[in-house]
Amino acid sequence: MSRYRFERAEALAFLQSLDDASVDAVITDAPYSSGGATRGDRMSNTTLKYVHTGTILERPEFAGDNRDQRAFGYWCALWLSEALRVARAGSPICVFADWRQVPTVTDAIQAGGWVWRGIVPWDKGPAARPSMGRFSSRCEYVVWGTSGASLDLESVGCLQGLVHCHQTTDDKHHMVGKPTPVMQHLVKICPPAGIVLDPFAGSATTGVAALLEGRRFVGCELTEAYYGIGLDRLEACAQGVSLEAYRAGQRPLFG
Amino acid sequence: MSRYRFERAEALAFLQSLDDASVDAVITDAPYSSGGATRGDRMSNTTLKYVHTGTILERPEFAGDNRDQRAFGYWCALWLSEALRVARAGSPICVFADWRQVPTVTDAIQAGGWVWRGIVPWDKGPAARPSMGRFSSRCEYVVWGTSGASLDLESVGCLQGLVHCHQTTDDKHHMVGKPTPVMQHLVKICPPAGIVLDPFAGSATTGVAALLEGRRFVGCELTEAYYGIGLDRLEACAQGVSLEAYRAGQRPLFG
DNA sequence: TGTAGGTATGAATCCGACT
DNA sequence: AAGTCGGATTCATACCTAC
Repeated sequence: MSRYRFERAEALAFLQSLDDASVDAVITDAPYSSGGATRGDRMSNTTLKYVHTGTILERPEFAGDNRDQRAFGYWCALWLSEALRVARAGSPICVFADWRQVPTVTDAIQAGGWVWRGIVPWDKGPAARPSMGRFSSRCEYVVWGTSGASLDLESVGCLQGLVHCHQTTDDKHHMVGKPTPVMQHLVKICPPAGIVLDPFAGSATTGVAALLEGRRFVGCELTEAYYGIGLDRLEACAQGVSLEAYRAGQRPLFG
Repeated sequence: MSRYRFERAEALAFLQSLDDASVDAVITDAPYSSGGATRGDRMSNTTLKYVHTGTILERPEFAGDNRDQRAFGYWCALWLSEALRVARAGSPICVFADWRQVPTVTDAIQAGGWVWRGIVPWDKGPAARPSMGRFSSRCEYVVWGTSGASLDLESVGCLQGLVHCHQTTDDKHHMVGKPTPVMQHLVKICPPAGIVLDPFAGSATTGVAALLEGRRFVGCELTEAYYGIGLDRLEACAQGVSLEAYRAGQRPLFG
């Protein structure tokens, strides 16, 4: 039996298709809808917004990154509340946010019925986005909580509330993808052999991390290109081979 | 002329006594009113609230740490709005918060008329308060912003948006005091030779850091015991001697 | 002065017992 | 019942003591 299940689907619809209390942790990186101050900025070509000037990395656009602040909060509360139903009582949840979205996400997570338990900064290192006369934005944040007040996490040790890891292009399969070591750290909050859910899986880094740490994975991704990359990465990981080796194996050797 | 001014006063009253546009930065650590889910926990003896059970740390209590969430936000907006008047246009502001108060402080800073510009985590190191099955609370947070939209910070270089510093016993003069190196880093956001304001000065670590970094200082503290400690530290720093040496000099050698 | 080993500590949180 | 109280728990590091 496969240790993962990955589908091409819209997040809310996918969540609705899952049974009550059928997963042990939710770990995800929902589209931030951050960046531009004006609606025009947010609606503009999303592909270019995230790439460093001068280096055009060809990555597919991704959907759902153009909501305003209020709509973003409302939409988060919607899927978070559906995720609560799907999660076993006592399950932990981790949601990424940049500094601008932290208050909205902490509100939304609570509006969705989860108990907010803290913030885990992800430190991207000193190189990240220096700018004159201000504090650099070198951190992103993981807002975390649990389903219900009582913790069911005795099986899990004490985890550090800060992750250091700078992003290498090597490990970057999605435009705003998170490094695998960061996800491996977060995944440890899920009880061993438990099921990790990621309804915004992208290139499935959460899933790869879950498999590497001995957890199982359930997730979905809407954008076709990312879904394809994610599927390859998951299968390569499940077979214990590199992505390149796996893909080479998929191609007919003698065309 | 003295490079600092430190008074025993209540914060809001002190702020009201200051002239418009008379300081160049606001850097402060207001009482969090956090820690404790119930009103009783928050209202309980502050001396015991923050220390390990069974060990009594001999430090004076401090005032104003018992507001509920809503009152805390309202009160912050009040003094923040008064601080905005006192700050020159373009001045930066830094306010400490623990994870629980971050959203309230980001709201309050904006309600007070400031432009919110980011979050700077202070990492206390891996030793901080572990507990089973959770991410440790090893960070506190500095919410920062500016007076008005246009930054007037060209005189200041690029500052790191994360501070690592473990609290040492030597450098801890207040029950919840911040390490001097942390404050030295923050104080650099103030233009050189500018005036740093701290209306919740406690043992005046902000002031000491300001002097060490070549800035001037204006502040107040309500609790008498901390006011006394702060005054000694500032004067010792201004004279370029250690706190112990300064205090020894104050005592008559032959009683 | 240096190293090794024991102890104390932390802006905490949980849970059962009690009012 | 909902709210409150108090004891027990967690571990990496700093600090202290002994050699």
